[in-house]
Amino acid sequence: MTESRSLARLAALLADATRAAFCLALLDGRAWTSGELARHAGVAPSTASEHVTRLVDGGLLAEVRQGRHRYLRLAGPDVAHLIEELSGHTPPDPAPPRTLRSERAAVALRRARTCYDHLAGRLGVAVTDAMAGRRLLDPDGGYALTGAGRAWLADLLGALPPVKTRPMSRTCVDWTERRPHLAGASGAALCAHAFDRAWIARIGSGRAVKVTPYGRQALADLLDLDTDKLDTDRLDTDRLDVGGLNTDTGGAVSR
Amino acid sequence: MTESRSLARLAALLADATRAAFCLALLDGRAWTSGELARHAGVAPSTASEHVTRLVDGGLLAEVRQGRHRYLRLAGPDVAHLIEELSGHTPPDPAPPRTLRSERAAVALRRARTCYDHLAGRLGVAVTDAMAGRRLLDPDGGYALTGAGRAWLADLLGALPPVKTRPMSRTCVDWTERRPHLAGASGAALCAHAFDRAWIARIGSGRAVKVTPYGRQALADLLDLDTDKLDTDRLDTDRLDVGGLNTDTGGAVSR
DNA sequence: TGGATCGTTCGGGGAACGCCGAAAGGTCAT
DNA sequence: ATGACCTTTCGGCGTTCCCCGAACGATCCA
Repeated sequence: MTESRSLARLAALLADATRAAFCLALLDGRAWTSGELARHAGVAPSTASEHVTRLVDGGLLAEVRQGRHRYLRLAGPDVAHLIEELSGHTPPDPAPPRTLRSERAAVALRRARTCYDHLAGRLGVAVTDAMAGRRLLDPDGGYALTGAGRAWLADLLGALPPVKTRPMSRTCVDWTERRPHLAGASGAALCAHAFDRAWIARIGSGRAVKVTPYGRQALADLLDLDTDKLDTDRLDTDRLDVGGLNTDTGGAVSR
Repeated sequence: MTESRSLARLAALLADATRAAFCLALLDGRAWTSGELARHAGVAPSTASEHVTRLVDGGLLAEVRQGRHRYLRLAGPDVAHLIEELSGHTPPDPAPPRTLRSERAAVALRRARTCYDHLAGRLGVAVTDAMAGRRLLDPDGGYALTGAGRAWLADLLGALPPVKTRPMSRTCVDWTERRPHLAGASGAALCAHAFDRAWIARIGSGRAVKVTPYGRQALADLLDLDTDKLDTDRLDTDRLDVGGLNTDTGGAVSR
């Protein structure tokens, strides 16, 4: 009974569309200011301030005050995992994007993005599949690193990432693909490495990333991964998503 | 924005203490009637009826109507996983049990219980640790089944459990122990096997289970597991839980 | 057929919640 | 110091939500 109260309290933090929008935005792993969150969600700064305070008090967000700014980030990987998990259980999005702007943004997000600290979208899934195909991950065992995978990762990074509280590798079923991709400490290390080496770079201010020419070559060398195929895949699943409706406009706008 | 709406809608289903109590009760994996849930949560039948309808509509619960009864169960393992995940992020319970009755119940729950379809509590953790110690699970790899683990399980059950949508093995950080234990298809199969062979049996009508003499022997033979030690462990962690306060009453009551 | 049990629907009361605008506190740059 | 900017507090409005009791429909048993 006291148990159900605390569960309800936690869920209530995410049970509001504005707070949920905050958390989803913060899934990019970076720190946003209170005002940025307000504009992003389309509410008054005063409203955002109250929401942010509740999320911090509830332990979901961590804050850093700097001058007149209040920087907010997710409290940790476990919170990010929680949000992802909940998003994964959400019914598929029925509303097609309205404007050309939002359509382009949605396409970029589906193709490649970060999911807190690891890769997601078609790129994340493709990397995970390629690693599984080379026996670096074990698809039957929750996509855990195999012995070969550990060696491969240590060779790539110089050392295996340290494991404190979070698992070394974990799957994250993502929001657009509905397929598992690599998360956990190894997923985060791999993503950080890709940013360091400029294999990937952020597009604008959101979660979307693009593969650089460097990255295209590196991923081909490392995993036989053809990143150009990310577009082909998109067309296939688009066809599935809309169930045969208006494939024309969808295809035309996305060009 | 439409994305945050659906996340909020899902979270709102669990953002009420009564609905949360329903879901936690249903974590025992069995079907409860609407009236049972009402009594369990201490609300009027009419109130429970509305809550149940919302949970079913939201996809969290599945219903089977039989005569004048309405049987409710969690919609699937993924929903159970979600509830467990949320419970795991709940702050530790500060309220000690009041009555002797509830104290005894809490002790039994901590010792051994089911968590939807797999084992949890000290027993679940002990089995998982024993399997990891014998290299049947890989602690560094998200507690995935190793090759030896697959063979061991296939030998025990006659065949490996079929894997459709859920992962073969997965960890579930549980509510009292805060430590991982085996879940997923293999965890469910192992638990079902233990019930079939009468290694374990339910205590009363809740989630608590006890180890039978059969089970005591079988677990010792299979995994060198000394189920009598579950009590010793309990005392140790009790001491940690209460932080040095009233260890006397805690120890005395639990005898 | 009558009575008991289980569930649902409906109306209403009370509380909690989310939102805003106005006003004010800090902080930074000129 | 002055003005621009970011954030917070407060009062108030409207909505939603949770709960109950009463009445009703359905089912099972005697």
